[in-house]
Amino acid sequence: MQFRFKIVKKSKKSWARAGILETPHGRIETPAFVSVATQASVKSLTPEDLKNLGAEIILANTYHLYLRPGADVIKKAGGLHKFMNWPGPMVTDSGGFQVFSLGWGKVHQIGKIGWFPGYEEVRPPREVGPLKLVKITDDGVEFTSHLDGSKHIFTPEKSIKIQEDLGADIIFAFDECTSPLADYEYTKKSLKKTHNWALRCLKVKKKREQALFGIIQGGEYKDLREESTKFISSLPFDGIGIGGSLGKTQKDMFKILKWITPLLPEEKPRHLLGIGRPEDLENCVKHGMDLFDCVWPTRLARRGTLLIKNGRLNIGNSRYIKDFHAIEKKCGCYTCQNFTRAYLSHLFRAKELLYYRLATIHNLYFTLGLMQKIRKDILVGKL
RNA sequence: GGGCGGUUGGCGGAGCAGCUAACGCACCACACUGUAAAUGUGGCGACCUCUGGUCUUCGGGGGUGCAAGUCCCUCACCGCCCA
Repeated sequence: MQFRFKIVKKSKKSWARAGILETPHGRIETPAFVSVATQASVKSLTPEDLKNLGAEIILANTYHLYLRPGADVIKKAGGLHKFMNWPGPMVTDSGGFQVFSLGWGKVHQIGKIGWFPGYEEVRPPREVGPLKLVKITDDGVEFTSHLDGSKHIFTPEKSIKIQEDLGADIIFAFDECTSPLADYEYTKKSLKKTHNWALRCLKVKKKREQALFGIIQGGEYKDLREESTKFISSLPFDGIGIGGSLGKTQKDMFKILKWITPLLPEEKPRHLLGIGRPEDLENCVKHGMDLFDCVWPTRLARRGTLLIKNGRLNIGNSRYIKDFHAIEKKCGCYTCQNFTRAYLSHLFRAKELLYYRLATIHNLYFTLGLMQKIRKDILVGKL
């Protein structure tokens, strides 16, 4: 099966669409949530767990797997699918997010949407700043490994080469994910670089069976977002990623998507990188997004926050010690069908490994179920 | 009976005259959006007019000193050794 994207239904009420994405390792229904398996593992889960949860597609990370165990190891294993025994569709991120997370993100202790009072005046310098683990040049990025301090140069060419060795169905162009703190000048310069890198990625990509997605940057600046959308859309990418800073609040994110979506080619799948809180997903779909990947459900699960219909439940709170109900009464997940909050509370406090699995199962089930509902709503014309 | 060592907040454990009784664990909250993350931040004696302030506390009692968890005396308890 070759890579193909087909729109099944377009909403009349919004930019939402339901589609089918075909890849060499199977087809998925969109809109879809891509579970994050950074180091070739959705933390605490087996591929079988994922299948039981209804996960159709996962995302692994070039940077992490390049550092450990090494792209050569995975290539020798027969590719990522075989290496981790995941037979379904798979995406790899290019390492572009690490340019941010190990760079400005680490220095300013900020996430890609985050914002804290007092940060208004903190702005990265125009040129390469005092970043600890990342050195950005026009040619590429020198990473200082967060594992052992060794130096590694990533260029667009190298990222693509690694991603070809890993062998995911969808790969991403190497980019610089910009920080919510990046000012206009920095973002503009960075954008030029990312666009140049996008061309270089297209040029060196050889494997036909892999789809390559370009990434739109431009931060929270309208003209830059529009410029980037037009530029990336004009290139022969198989799909479009929307990356970078999406502002400081959820409101900003929707504002930015409103600039972008009307300029996107309709026939290509759109992947909104790194977004995936339950309260974001439906609205992003309405803004024309097809694919989402996010550590939210899995990370929060591990840290004691369980997703429920009306928000969140922090299983670490003392009130759950003797709460013998399921996390959520009507939830159909394995965890809710078989275990109580009291038990999860105990496992969490005792740091029992089973906690991580049960909690992750619940949060992923919740998120994947939400996406299924959203898709259904598009198909019946409700959304 | 004698000698030596010890007793610090729920637990472990620094401090051995002077400034906020360090630090860890446990506990109580909060945060987290292309995973540096089973992580991070704050709180954890009491009270109040709570962005601050007042008082209290290092086994009990007494003493010396401007100042004591810290030095001295004494009692209690714990441990080890001797008889």
